Amino acid sequence: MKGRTTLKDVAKIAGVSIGTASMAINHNPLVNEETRKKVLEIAAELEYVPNEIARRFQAQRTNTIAVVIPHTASHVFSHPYFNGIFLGITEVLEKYGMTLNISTSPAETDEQSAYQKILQNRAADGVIVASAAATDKNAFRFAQLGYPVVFIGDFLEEGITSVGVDDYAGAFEATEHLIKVHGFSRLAHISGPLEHSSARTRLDGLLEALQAHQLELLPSDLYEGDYSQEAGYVGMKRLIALDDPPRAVFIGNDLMSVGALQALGEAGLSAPKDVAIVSFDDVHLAQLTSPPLTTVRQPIKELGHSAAEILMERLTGDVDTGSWQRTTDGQHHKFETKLVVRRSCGCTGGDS
Amino acid sequence: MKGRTTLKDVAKIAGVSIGTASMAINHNPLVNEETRKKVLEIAAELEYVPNEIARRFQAQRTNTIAVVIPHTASHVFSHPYFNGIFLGITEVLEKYGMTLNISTSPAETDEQSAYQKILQNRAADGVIVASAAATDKNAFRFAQLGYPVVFIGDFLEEGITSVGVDDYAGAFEATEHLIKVHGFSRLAHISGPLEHSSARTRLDGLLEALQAHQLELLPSDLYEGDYSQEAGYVGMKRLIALDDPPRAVFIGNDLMSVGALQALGEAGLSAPKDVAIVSFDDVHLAQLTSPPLTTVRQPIKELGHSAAEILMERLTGDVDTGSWQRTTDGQHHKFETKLVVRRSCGCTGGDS
DNA sequence: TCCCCTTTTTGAAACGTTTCAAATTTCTCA
DNA sequence: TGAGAAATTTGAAACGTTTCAAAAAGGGGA
Repeated sequence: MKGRTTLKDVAKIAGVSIGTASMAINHNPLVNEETRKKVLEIAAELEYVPNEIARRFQAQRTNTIAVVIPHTASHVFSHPYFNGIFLGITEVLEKYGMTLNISTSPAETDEQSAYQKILQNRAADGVIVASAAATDKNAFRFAQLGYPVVFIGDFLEEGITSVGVDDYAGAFEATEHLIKVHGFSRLAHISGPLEHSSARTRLDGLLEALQAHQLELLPSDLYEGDYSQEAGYVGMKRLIALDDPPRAVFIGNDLMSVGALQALGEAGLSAPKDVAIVSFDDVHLAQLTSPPLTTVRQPIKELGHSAAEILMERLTGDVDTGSWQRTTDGQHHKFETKLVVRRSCGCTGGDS
Repeated sequence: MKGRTTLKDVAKIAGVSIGTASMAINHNPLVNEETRKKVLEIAAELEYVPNEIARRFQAQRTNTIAVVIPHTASHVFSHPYFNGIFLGITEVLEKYGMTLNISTSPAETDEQSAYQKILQNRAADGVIVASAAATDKNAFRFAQLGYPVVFIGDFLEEGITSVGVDDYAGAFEATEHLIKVHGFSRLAHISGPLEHSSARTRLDGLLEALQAHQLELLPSDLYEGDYSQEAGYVGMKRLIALDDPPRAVFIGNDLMSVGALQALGEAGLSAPKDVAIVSFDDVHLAQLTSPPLTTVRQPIKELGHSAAEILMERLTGDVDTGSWQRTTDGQHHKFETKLVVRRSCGCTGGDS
C-alpha cells in the first residue's frame, strides 16, 4: 500500500507536466494524440491507477448512493424483501458506475444512527430511505437539508419524492377474495408495525373491504406484528387460542405467514383447512411453503430500481422509466399490485 | 450541498488557527480545555460536519471493506447464503465503524470486473472474497499485490488467508447417513460448479464415503449444477428421467434442493417416499420446504463474521475469536459442520 | 522575416483535512 | 524580576487529483 505510483511519477517519466498527464489519462481532447499515447504507455508500464479518493476529494462527490434502512443489519439481511430492493438498486447503480452503501442501525431502537452516519459524513451523493416509519422525523431531515433523497414507501408529504405500491388496493383485493370467493364473513388480521404507513394502509384496505360487505374487524382479531417470522408465529398462536378462533386471516407480509403456518402446524392445524391465509409481498418463500401462499404481489425489485433511477435522474438529468404499471404526480410514484392465487386461501389453483 | 461550512469557517469565527480547530474537534489533548470548548461550541452552532472524503484523502485510507463476489448482483441477492455472509460481516464492521462495499460483476462471465472495480480504485482498505472459483486467477492477484484479503472458502494455498468449512466431513456424514441409516446402496449427486472447491470437496466427501462402503457413483448419477434453484430443478428432472432412477440424492446446497423438490412435485413424485434427499447449508429455506430438508449445517454467519474479524485484525492488530468450533493453522481457518436431520431423508424426526 | 492565429503545454491554485516543527504564551521558582 | 520549562497555538506542508489562465510552440500568409 505504500508508495503507490502517482500521477507525478507518470508525468515525470513521460517528461510532461502533471496537468498534461492528467488530461491525457482522462482523454481530454486538448492534448496532442502523440503525447497521450506516450503518457498512456508509461502509465501502463508503471501500473498506474488513479487514487479514487483523491479524485472524489477534488471533485467533491463520492460516487456513492446510500440506502438507509432504520433497522438492524440482522433484520435487514434476514428479510427477503430487502434483497429485492437491493437487487433493483444495484442494477441501476451498476449502469451509472456508482457504489452502493447499505446503512443500517446498530440497534433497533437507535433510529438516529443510520441517518447520522450518512448525514454526518456527507458520505453519499444521494440517499434512498427504505422501510422508515411514517413518524420517523429523522428521515425527513434529509429532504429538508436539501439532500437528494428518495423514499421507498408511502410518503406522500409535499416536497418529498417517494416510490410505493398501492397497499390499499392490494389489501382490499386480498380481503375481497376471502369474502367473495371463499365466503368468509369474519376475518382476522396480523398486521405490520402500525407506525409504518405500509402496515397502516393495508389495515385500511382491509377495513374498507370489510365495510363494503357490512363486516367488521373484531378488536381481538387484530394482532400488530413487526413483519418478522416470529411475529407471525406469535400472532397466529394468539388467534387460535381465542375462544372462537377466526377461520380466515389476512397477514401483512409473507414472512409473517411463514411464522403463522408454523404456529398452525404445531397446534395440529393446517391451512387452508382450518384457517385460510392470504398475505402480502410474494417473495420467493411464498411458493415454497405448504401450502404455497396466496399473496398480493408487489414489484419489490422494481421499487428499488425505480427509486434508484429517480435518484440518478435528479443527480444527472437522465430519464428512464420501468415497465410495471405506475402512477405518479411527479413526486409520488405508485406501483400497482396484483393478487397471486395459490393454495393457502383454499383455492386449488396453480402453484406459481 | 454548496458552500458547506468548513473547518476554516469554524476556526475563523472561533478566532483560532485551523490547526487548533482541527485538534479541538478531534479531542487532541494538546489543546487547552477552554479553547476546545469554544471551538466545539462554534462548530455546533455552525452545524459543522467534517468532510469525510477529505479526511480519507488525508489519512490515505477509506474506512471501507469490500466484499468481492465474482457473480452478478442478481445471483448474489437471490442466494440466501450471501445474506448470512453479509450479516456476519456487517456485525463486525459496525463494531469498527467501517463501511461495507458489496462488489459484484455486471455479467456472470465477467470475472475480472468485480475485482478490477476494487483493485483499480484502491477504494477499500481490505477485501473479503467470497464464492470465487478455485481456478480464479484474479482472486489471487489481490493477495499477490499485498492487499489485505481474506477468502471465504477452501483456499489452502500458501500465503493466502482463508475461512472455510469442513465440506469434506459434512459431505461424508450426509452420505453415510443415507447409507447407514436408510440403507441405500446407490446414491446420486447434484453438485455445485466443480471449479469451485466447495463443490469439488463435497463431491470428494461423497465419493470417499461411498468407497468406504464399497459403493460407486455412476457417471449418469452425477449432475453438475451451479447452486441455483434452476439447476436443482433441471438436475432432478434428469435423474428421474433415467431408465432406472436413483432413490436417494445428495444435493450440493439447499437452494438446489428446493428446485429438485419442485421437479419431483411436477413429476407426481415426492420426497422422501420416492427419492430421499440430503443437502447442504441449512439456510432458512431448509425448514420451510415440504418435507423440510435434512441438510448439513454450515455456520454461514460465522464465516462472514470470522472473515471480517480476521481482516480487521490484520488492519488493526486486535483479536477476537468466535464461538463455533474451528481449527486453524494460522492462515486457513476451518469450521465444523453438522448434519441436521429433518424429513427429506426419510427420517421422521423433529423439524428444526 | 514578422505577425497573428491555433494548438498544445505548463504551472499554480484549489479541494478540506491532519500533522508537526517552530513560535508564542503562560507558568514556576530561584 | 528573570530564566527556563511547560503548555498552547500557529502556520505551512502534505495527501493526489483536476482545472484553467497564461505561456509556449507551431503554422501560415504577406
